Amino acid sequence: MKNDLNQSLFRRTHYTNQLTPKIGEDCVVTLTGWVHELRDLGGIMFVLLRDREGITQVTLVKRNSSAELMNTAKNLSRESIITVAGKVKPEKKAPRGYEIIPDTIHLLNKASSPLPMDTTGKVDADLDTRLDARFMDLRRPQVLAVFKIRHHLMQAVRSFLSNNDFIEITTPKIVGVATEGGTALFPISYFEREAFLNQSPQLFKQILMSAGFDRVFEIGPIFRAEEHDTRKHLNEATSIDIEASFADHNDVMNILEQLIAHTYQELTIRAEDALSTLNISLDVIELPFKRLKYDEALEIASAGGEKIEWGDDLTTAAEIIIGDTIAESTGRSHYFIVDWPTKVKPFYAMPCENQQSLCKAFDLMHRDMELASGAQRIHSIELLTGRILEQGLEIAGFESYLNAFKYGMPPHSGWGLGTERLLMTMLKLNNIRDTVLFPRDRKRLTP
RNA sequence: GUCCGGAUAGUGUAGUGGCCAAUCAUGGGGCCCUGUCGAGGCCUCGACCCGGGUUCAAAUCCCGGCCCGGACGCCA
Repeated sequence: MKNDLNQSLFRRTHYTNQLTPKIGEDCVVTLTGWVHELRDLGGIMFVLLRDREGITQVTLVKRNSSAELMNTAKNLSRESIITVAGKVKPEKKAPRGYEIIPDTIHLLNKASSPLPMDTTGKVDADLDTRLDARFMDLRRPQVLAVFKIRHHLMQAVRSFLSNNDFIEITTPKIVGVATEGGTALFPISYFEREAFLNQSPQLFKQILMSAGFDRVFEIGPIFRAEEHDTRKHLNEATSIDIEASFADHNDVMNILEQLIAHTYQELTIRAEDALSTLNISLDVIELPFKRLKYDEALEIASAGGEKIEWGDDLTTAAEIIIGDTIAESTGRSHYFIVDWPTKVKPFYAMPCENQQSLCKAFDLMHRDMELASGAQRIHSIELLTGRILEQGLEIAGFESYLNAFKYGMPPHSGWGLGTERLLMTMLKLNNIRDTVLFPRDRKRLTP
């Protein structure tokens, strides 16, 4: 029998969600998937078959089934791989109004037991246990649903940006020098030299503005070697980055808020099933988002008991106070913080013409969570060089970057948006690790 | 990195010095059961993170280690 295993034994005709009671009793279907649960009542046995799209009940009545078929069913274990071929029988007593009456059940690969975790939702597992057994954790419909939504999110972002004349690019993740300062990088061995994993596509995006690409976007990994250990940080994340020429910070803020609104809207339609699996309905996004000045943010923080020196970055406590205050007064979670002190933002942020201590940088916040940050960039090489030196960085590392500014660099602006944080806030997930298949954090390198 | 908390069967838990040769659920094995959908009933299997110490007695108290969670810092 084993030797007869050929593709017809595991070629499905339908996913479980493609079946309905009305499909017709004469219709013979083949389903493939995992044994989700087994319920043996003696004279009748239920095998729940799970595939990517759902769960269907396979019913065996002892009286009407061959001894061989009953025997196969009784020897199944949970999470084993099976192919079931049979008829779809409308049945009021069955979970979705129909059940499969099998002609054959083939066990393609038996699962060992006990399982490393429960897939049916009867017993919870800690996040750490779930991540250790991620292949199994991801079989749970609610966990899978997050990644179906993530897929639709990426699709929505790509289509929105493509439709707005952005060209998708891919830039190196292995780089020779630290790009922006600020964050710690992972050093790697690159033949006889030291190299780093890139923290952001920032400098490459800018070089492509000089190259005349006009509008670019990249969705790709970024690496941060910070030893932070929180619910909202990862050491490897996915950044949605754009850069646009002949655009100022207000132009790209507009694009950003429209993108956010678009993705919420698209997911409501395209990820309806996955959202209902999670029992979530997405917020309705109303534009424009509030533009809160840095100075106003400090006042709110101060009124809430958290004093911040002008020129310092916001503390976590301040962000919580500000997020709560804005949510109360506007009824919305999203807002921009604008008009930042030049000295807390990266060297490439454009200072305001009339007040050099402020710059044209912005953060997009969701409550106390920073989703995105961006700015109009400096396009003058003299100014840029001065700013690099002021921030205590070495010019030597930036030569190939600075060259792009010498021979025709247009004014430009852009931002980077954290995919995981966006998804996390959309779905109101508690831990950013729930938005990544195989998260990388301070402690976890496998699987 | 700092502070706080935690580690008990495959999974999730109860247990704050002797009543623990350790609770309950889920799960595994076995038996019964023709409508389950968190099926049910009966039987059974399976655990105190590692190393020291205190004590007549340690899952429980102390010290060190390792691992985990949360907050903060840093950072996006």
